[in-house]
Amino acid sequence: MVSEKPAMGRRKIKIEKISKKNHLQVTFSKRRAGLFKKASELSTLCGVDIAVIVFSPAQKAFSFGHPDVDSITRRFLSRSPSPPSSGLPQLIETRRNANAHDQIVELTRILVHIEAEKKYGEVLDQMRRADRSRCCWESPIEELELHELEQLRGALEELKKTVARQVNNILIEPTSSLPFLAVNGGGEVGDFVTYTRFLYEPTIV
Amino acid sequence: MVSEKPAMGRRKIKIEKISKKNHLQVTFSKRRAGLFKKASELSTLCGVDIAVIVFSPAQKAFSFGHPDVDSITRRFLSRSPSPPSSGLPQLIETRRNANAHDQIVELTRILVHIEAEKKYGEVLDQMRRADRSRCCWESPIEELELHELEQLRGALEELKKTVARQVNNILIEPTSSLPFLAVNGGGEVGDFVTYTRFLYEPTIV
DNA sequence: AAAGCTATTTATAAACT
DNA sequence: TAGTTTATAAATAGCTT
Repeated sequence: MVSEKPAMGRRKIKIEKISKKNHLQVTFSKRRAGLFKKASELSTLCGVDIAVIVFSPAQKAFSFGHPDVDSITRRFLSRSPSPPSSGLPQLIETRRNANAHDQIVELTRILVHIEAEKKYGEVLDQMRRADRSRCCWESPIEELELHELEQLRGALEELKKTVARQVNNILIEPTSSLPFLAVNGGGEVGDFVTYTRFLYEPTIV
Repeated sequence: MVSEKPAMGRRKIKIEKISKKNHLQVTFSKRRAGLFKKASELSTLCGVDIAVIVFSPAQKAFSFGHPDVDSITRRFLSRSPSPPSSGLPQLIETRRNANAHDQIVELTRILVHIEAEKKYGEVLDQMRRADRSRCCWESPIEELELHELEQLRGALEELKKTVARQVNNILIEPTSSLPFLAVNGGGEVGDFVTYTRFLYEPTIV
């Protein structure tokens, strides 16, 4: 009556495969929930992205992800083995992947517009010069127009630079430890730290 | 000596983004280790496959996997409804809140430029008309220029709208309360059950 | 960014409903 | 198969240094 109180509350268990099948099912459900909760808390507390994928004993897939599993797994896979894609962007803040995609589409469209406008500006400028050397009317208003035109061109140039800078910033590869300036130079394996359960448990599986 | 010892041990904390950066870093490391350990235990206890991917605040990737992250993510993705994959690569990634502000600032600046250009466009257009009714040269090149000019104006208008929408998205999203569970969160989609942190925390971050 | 140290808060193994 | 309870095992927040 003294030594071992079987106790009613939690009991220590060895971390090894649970034999009783129904018991295993219960533990799986409970711990899976606990794991997802932990992941959720970590994501919130530190404002980081997390993906957790668990296949049940019956091969059913359970997952947790912030902002979502797909974007994270893609980001992970795209960086690990294969060299990062082009200087093409990886990008923007948002808690929703769908919108992130929309954003990059929009920004890309903007860039296209900017380029188009630059060309327009050049064309206009050329035509202006042609007209100018063509004679007649040397009216002040014409001068003003030329002036305005050049201002427009300058504005467009500035705009393009601004947007380019913006896009550049937004589409930066979050590879290095530099807050927002990682460049996708060469995929560094060192940026990947992968743990396996063997680090926690010596038991072979 | 009795009342409130701030206590030395663990104190309850609210699950919300940690403000102090160094504190956040410590918490990230500790909880990440804890999360991986939990994943490891679940994997062992129930003999199931698990993958956990975490991107640190500095966008460094940490992962835990049994038997390995890649095989699990592939298995997961292959079963998922394949993403549409637009012309643009999967360069959609997430940035952190801090950058949202910068983005807004930049985009706002762009908007200002757009407005300025729009004015230029209008002025030019008016001058063009004035010139036109003013005489001489009814050359085709002039027609072309007018045409181009109007195209430019249209492009600018479109650009402005696009940017406005973009800014709108960025400004609105962070405060939106619509969870992105839409994808397949929280519910069951075939053999997929995806949870998101919103299931645990009602607060949007 | 790394290790210990508590004092508490959490997570849970089993039993129970 | 899933909640509730209980008593205990674990995880960890805030400090050291």
